[in-house]
Amino acid sequence: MGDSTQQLDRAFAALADPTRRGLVARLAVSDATVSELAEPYDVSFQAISKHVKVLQDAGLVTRSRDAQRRPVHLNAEALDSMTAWIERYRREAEDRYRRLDALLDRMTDDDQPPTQTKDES
Amino acid sequence: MGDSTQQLDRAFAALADPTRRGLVARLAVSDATVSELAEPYDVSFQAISKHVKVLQDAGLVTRSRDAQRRPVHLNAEALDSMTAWIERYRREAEDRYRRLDALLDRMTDDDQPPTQTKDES
DNA sequence: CATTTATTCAACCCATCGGTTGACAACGAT
DNA sequence: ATCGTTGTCAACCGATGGGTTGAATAAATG
Repeated sequence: MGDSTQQLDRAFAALADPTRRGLVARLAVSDATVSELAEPYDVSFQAISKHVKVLQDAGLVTRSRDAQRRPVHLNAEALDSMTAWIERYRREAEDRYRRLDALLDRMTDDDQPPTQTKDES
Repeated sequence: MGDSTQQLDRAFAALADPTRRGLVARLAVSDATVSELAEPYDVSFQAISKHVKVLQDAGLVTRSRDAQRRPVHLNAEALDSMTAWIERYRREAEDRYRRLDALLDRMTDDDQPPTQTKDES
C-alpha cells in the first residue's frame, strides 16, 4: 500500500473539520497569510496556524515565502485526487443500480428469465 | 448554518479511515452484511460493526432488514454532496488561476496596464 | 424451550485531536 | 542593536477515535 492511501487519509481528515473547510473556502478566493486567515475566527492565532499545518501535511495547501510573510496557497490538484476517489465508487454503484433497474424492467415487461451479462458473476 | 455542516463533518471523517474507504469500495460492488464485510479484515467483527455505524451516521450507507441479516447499502447521494462541496472550491480556485494567467499573458504581450474585469474587485 | 446465527451494546485502553498559553525564531524597520 | 511583526514550537488538557473483550439482543431453527 503506497502512501497515496495516507495522503487520502490526511486529506479527508483535513476536510472533516468545519474550520479547515472554511479556510479552504477562503483560500479559493485568494492566497492569504495565517494572520489574515485567523482574523474572522474566534480562536487563537496558533490554533489557525495548526489548522494550516494540517492542510499542508494533507497536501491541500502549499506555502511560499515573501519577507516575513508565508502566504498559504490552495492546491487544487489535491482536491482532484479526492473527487477522483469518490467519483470512482459513486459511478460504480450507480452503474450497478442502473443495471438492476434494467433487469427489473425486463422481468416485469415479460416473464422471461434475464440473460446473464458478463458483469454479474 | 444547518446540520449540513455536521453531515459533511461526519462524511469526510468517515472516509478519512482506510478501512472505511475499503468498505465503501466493497459496497460499490454490491450490498453486504457486516459479517461479509468483516471477512477480509484482520480486526474483530465488532470493530467492523462500529465502522459501519460510523458510515451510517455519516449518511454514507443505509441498512435494511432481512431476517437476522442487516444488509448494508451504499448511498451514492451522500457521495454526491461531498464532491459538490469539493468541486465548488476547486473550480473557484482554478477559475482564479485562469484569470491570473490571462492577466500575466496580457502584461507580457505588451506593457499596457491590464483592463479591470467585473470579477476582480 | 434451547440453540445457533447475526449483530449490537458496554466498558475499557491508549493514541490522536483541537484548543489553550508561553516561549522561541525569522525577518523588516527604526 | 532593538523593536514589532509574523509565525512556529512545546507542553499541557479534555474530548474523541479505533481497537479490544465480554455480555446482551433479535430472529430463524431444532
